[in-house]
Amino acid sequence: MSNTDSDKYSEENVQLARFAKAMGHPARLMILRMLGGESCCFCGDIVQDLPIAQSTVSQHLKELKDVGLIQGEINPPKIRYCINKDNWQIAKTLMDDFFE
Amino acid sequence: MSNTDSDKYSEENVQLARFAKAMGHPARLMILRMLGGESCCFCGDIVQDLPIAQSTVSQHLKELKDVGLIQGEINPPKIRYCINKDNWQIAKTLMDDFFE
DNA sequence: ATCGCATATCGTAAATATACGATAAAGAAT
DNA sequence: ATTCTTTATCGTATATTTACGATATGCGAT
Repeated sequence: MSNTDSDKYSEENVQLARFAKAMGHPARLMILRMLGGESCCFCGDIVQDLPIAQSTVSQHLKELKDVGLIQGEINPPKIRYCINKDNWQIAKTLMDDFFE
Repeated sequence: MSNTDSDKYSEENVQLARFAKAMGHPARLMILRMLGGESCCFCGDIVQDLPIAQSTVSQHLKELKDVGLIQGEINPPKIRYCINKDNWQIAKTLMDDFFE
């Protein structure tokens, strides 16, 4: 997936593909489920729950943040991650429409 | 995503991640949309609609077939691709549950 | 000023994904 | 038997992903 996808594909497909791709790894799904609903989590809690190294978790968090599905608020010395509800809703709607 | 994911992650997350990953490219979303509803398509129709080479389309079709979202029936000399409704329903349900 | 904690980033290795052109394969039609 | 059409597969190049350990950063506490 290159950065010229928007030349070739509709904005809707590019956007949905970005969300789907972000969901395309079990670790990231686990993170998203942990943050689902109202609950936010500290990064450390997530690291504890996932069977991978801290640096790898941080990478996954960054990907989810880049695609807009989560956001982190600093709460020194911890960082609290939450779902980004606006984008979550956009992703949900795109998915719902996709599956009819 | 390795083949030992099921050691580390729940079956549900592994399965949903596989579907999401398959949806994680605009070309594959286009294909799935073309096949949506009742309509099946010949491979050639898909190749014509996508802005990529025939061999690349064939690769994408294979990925979608491998993950179970589509199936192809031979109709010489063409091949007619359709949504695999059972797995489509499974994917839809997993997605719906995921997004609450 | 230094230490400790929580998290991000760097460097890197290995695996996977994306794309293409060329070629193979299967079967219908001549 | 040869040719044509359609699709899959091969070979290959490049880019991206995933993972880890090591190191850096930010900041509160000592």
